[in-house]
Amino acid sequence: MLEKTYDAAAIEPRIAAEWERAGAFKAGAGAKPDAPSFSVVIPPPNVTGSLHMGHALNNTLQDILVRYHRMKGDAVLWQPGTDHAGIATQMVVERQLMERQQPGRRAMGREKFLETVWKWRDESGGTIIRQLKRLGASCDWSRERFTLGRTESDQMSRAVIKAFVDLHRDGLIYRDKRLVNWDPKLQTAISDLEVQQVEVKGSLWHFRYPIEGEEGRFIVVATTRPETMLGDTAVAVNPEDERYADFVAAHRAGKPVMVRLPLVGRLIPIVADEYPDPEAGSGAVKITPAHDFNDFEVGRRHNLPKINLYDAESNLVLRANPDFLAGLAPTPELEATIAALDGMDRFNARKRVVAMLEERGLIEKIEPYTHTVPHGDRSAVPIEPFLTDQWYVDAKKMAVPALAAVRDGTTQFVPRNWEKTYFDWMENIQPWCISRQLWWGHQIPAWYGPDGKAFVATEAAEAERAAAQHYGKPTALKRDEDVLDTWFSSGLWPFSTLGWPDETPELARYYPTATLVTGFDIIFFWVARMMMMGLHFMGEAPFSEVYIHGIVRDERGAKMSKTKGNVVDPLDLIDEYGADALRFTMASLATPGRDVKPARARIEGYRNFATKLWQASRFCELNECPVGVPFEPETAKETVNRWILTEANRAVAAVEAAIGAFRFDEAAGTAYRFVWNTYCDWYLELIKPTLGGPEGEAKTETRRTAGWVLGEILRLLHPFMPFITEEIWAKLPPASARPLPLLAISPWPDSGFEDRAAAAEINWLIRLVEEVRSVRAETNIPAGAQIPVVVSDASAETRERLARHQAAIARLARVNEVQLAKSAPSGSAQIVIGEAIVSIPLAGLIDLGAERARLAKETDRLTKEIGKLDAKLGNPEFVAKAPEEVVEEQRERREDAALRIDRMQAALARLPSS
RNA sequence: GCGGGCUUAGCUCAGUGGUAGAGCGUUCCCUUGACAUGGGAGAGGUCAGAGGUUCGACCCCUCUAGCCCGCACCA
Repeated sequence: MLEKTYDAAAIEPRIAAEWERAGAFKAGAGAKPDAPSFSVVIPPPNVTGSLHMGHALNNTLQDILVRYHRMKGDAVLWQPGTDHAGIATQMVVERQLMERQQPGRRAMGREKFLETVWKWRDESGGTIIRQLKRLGASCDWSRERFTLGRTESDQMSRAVIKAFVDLHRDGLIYRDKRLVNWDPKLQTAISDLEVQQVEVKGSLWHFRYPIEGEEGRFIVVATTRPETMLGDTAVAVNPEDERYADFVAAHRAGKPVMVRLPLVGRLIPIVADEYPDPEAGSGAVKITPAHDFNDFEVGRRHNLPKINLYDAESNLVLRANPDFLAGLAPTPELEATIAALDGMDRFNARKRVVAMLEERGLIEKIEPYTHTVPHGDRSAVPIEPFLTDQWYVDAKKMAVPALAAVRDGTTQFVPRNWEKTYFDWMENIQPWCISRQLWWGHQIPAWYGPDGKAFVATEAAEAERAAAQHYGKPTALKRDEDVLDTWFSSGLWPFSTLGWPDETPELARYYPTATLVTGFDIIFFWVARMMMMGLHFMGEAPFSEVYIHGIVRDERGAKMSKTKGNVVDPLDLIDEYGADALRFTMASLATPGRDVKPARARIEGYRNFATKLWQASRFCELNECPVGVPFEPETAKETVNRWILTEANRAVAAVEAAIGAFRFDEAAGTAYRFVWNTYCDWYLELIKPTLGGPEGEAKTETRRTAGWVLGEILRLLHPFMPFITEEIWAKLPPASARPLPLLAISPWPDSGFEDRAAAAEINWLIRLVEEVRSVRAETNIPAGAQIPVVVSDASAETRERLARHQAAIARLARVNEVQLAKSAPSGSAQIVIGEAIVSIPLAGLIDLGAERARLAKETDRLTKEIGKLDAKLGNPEFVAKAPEEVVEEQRERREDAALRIDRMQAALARLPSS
């Protein structure tokens, strides 16, 4: 016997354990022979992470798809795992070391540090996996993968090494000295995508740079980063800029005008270049090629020296910096500058440089200035463009097939608009910097000879062989210390998790995957890279569909963030309302192209829905309705039963269509309405008289129908609410007699049953009951009072229906007597149902004033409608141009309205005047 | 600056070239044997504004206003 109420907290863990014990989620579990495969790779959550609302949404949607396909009998694999998250993980462990006052990473050394990180991962890395299980995610947990292998011979590491080596061999990975986004706090390069533009209120400093040989003449340059002036190697002006025509001419003549760089004394040229915007500021720009991306390009065009001013922590290096000192006379000014600034960090250096220029009267003005400054997304400190050697992927080449696959529809974005975002990025893609100056990650498989030549190989021995050949003798090599960007390994996820580079049966069966479900925030980070890698290594795009869902926001629409303190923990919601309620909420809110704002009231509503389902199940149990046993809908004779069987089939078809179109909201809504508004509100109410009546064929059939439809409901809802449905399935008799013990691997409903006549009849009945109830309420008939009704003008069909459903009408409309009459009795409230009139005689029950008001209101509404319809039908163009059936429909509606008005008027006339 | 999205009931959101819908909230009634985490009945909307296309526009097009989100960016 089901408990009086559903206790999610007690039941969910038990159900989860049963799924696990039965291996219900193992790849291919429950699949029909020769079934098509349906595989999904989880967007691997960060090992350092814990479940947030975004994960709850993302994984709910995946689970709905996966459970649905599993029930359809497909060979399903939902591949789980986590991401080693290089920077984030290393930060977590370093912070922990600091808190415990243990030696830091560098003091500890690489090997020891990595041991510590692995230890941390083994202890804490499983958190999010456990949380996903609480959500009900039906991944094949036995296949859990991690983007980083414990040793380089582990398959996940072999995959990365092979990918690197192959791409290098194919010329798609190369080493280059370029400006990178340098994070001075984490002391590593990061990719463009890991840079966040932050609006900062700063200043714009205008400096006077003295023109050499023209005493008292200056050129004014403006900058937001004064400290970089130490590395200036030119001033640029636009060739079109009239103000600087003489400088431009000098430059063109090959004898550029020189500027004496203050504080440093370096002579630097004024060059003409398209880059400066004559409209902006003074039109002259100081050029620091080693510390600015635009200046780097200008420097390249004019062959300017690049003076790197910083060490890895962005402290100024002046005295021990040959590039800086090159060509400088050892003046007292230079010495003073070095003494004042050498070793200083960039922020203090800025203040000091400004002060020093101020003293010399070289500051024209300082304007308050708001601009965007790039920050590291992990460290939150300003990024410093920094000149270093790094490894790059030639993303532009790899993007070509990745673009084509989406263009030709091999891979489709849902909603389609996201294609544009994907195209825009892919078409303007920059070289992808993949080396990171970290320890936690895949160490780059490159070894350097004494002259710096790189040998890329899958292992040291191979590199050494290549080196021996190259140098003509065995040569000691040094391995690259850096590791690869985590996304490099994530890009291989759809096939590395299936065993690649080994040729496994899983790889053959489950690649390419079917659908990728993810948020738009990682289209670039992850989706694009998987497309590139998948096409390159597997020759096929990794998925046929990419379903992009929205971002979860708080109830007011703000993005959830720890700093705002508006983060809602999905685990709290699960504790409070149950995982099923949270999941159903997520599904209901997952409308395409829209962000998700889960309101507590909404979750509560779906918790109530779970309760409703539970109560309906108790009802079936109490009434001995068998669930999950074979039943042929065609054998049903009772109209209500044929009706609910029809409606159930329609609901299943609608849910199926919605899931197929990724309309999770519609799927959830359809299921919700069918269960609550059709099955509970009407079907169970309609069959109560039968179930409470004498034993017999009708009662037996009704029990079996009610139980069978409940079974269909459990299956229908299972992808959305797996726990409660599984629990009811397990508890309701005859549970032990079923061939398949678990709902999770039971077949998806598919009756195909349809009886339109039965549907029409019951819909008539429902309308009758609703109308009577409505009149009762509006004319203030006491809710408990039993009333008689008189039906006039009834057709034979209506009379039959009345007889067939007398018990239901009596119960649902509180009608104690149905009389048939030739005409409506006077002094009664009247309802028009089709051709018939249902009258509720006064008998002192009806509030006459209320009834008059009701009729007047209804008449008014109908009159307005007729007015509108007449205007339409009176328009000759409408009649001429609108489709036949539309015109016909309007005519019918007009006739119907006119008929109803007549009846209302007649009823009004029959009311006694007070 | 470029691109995308949004504006429909008090709130959160569906929606279709031809009667404007749901959930929550709200009002009234109901301790009826599955369920008060419930049942029944209501109220509530110039579909942001202005033009255009059309027989007909909430829907298609243009503009305007407001809000949101990406991407890029000026020293």
